[in-house]
Amino acid sequence: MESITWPENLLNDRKKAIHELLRGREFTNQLGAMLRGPLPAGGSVSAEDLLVKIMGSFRNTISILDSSESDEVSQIPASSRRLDSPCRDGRKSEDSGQSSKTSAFKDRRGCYKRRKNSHTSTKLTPNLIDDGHAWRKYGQKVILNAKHPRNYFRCTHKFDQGCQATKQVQMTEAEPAMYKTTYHGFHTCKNPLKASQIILDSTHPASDSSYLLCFNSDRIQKSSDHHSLYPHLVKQEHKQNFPMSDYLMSPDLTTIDSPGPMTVLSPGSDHGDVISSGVYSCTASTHSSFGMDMMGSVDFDDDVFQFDF
DNA sequence: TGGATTTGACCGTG
DNA sequence: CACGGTCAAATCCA
Repeated sequence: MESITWPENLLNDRKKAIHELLRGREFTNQLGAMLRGPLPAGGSVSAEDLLVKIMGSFRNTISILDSSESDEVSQIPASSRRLDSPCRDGRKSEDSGQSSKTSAFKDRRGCYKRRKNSHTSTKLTPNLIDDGHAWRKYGQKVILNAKHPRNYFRCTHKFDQGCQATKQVQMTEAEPAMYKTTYHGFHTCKNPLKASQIILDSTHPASDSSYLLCFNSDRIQKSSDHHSLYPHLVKQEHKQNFPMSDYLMSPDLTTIDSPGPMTVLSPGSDHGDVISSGVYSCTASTHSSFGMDMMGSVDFDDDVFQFDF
């Protein structure tokens, strides 16, 4: 019988995805136990924490599988294109210890695949802002018909944690000058910031925070009755190309996660949530001392919704 | 000295 | 073939 041989990086991604799913299952079990039984006195983990962890686990898994899929696609033509192709994800061979830092490395140049279907979001800000992630600049390019060069950044944890997030920053020609930041992909690295910190930061207009929003099922909604961290109101300000009757925004738009491109995950059609492209505003209030207002446009692609500010 | 940035070269895509 | 995204050696800097 033939056995499937996985490329090393795909094998690693598969292991990571399985690990993330196992984590998610564990957190779900904990949440289930919390919902069934009496809350443990002085428990250190709240249902809210577990919910965030579960969603983070799903998000990481999706990101891993998403990047694996594109890697797999890009490797097929690469391997058939050139035998002994040195292309390898992560460029780990830098520490191969060999002194072949000349031709072998030059052969590796251009071994990438342009992102065609990765998730992107674009933001326009009056100044350069800190979005809470560690970025490392890896390139700068003069763009045709653009007055200012475009700067390319990748996540600092690209190699140590395999984070595939990148962003491009370009100053616009408009007056006053604005910075257009385009994010590609999701952060799969561990973020040092806590959700609460990000929310607090978001009260500042210049903050570059963005959030992962998820629509809850009824079950999770019940579980959050006594933990109302969630935004409680989502309304559509105006729509593009859709009549008002075409949409219904679920009021239980929830959960806040790491900074980066804002993404809204739908729970599936059986929950009756229908979302249309358009511009939405979102007001979030909590039992704690802060609240936030957000507004942006929603683009949807299958079950993943991109929320651009 | 190690990590970050700069910058010219390389290469895939349209 | 032009353009844009990425690579990687050289350079900078704390």
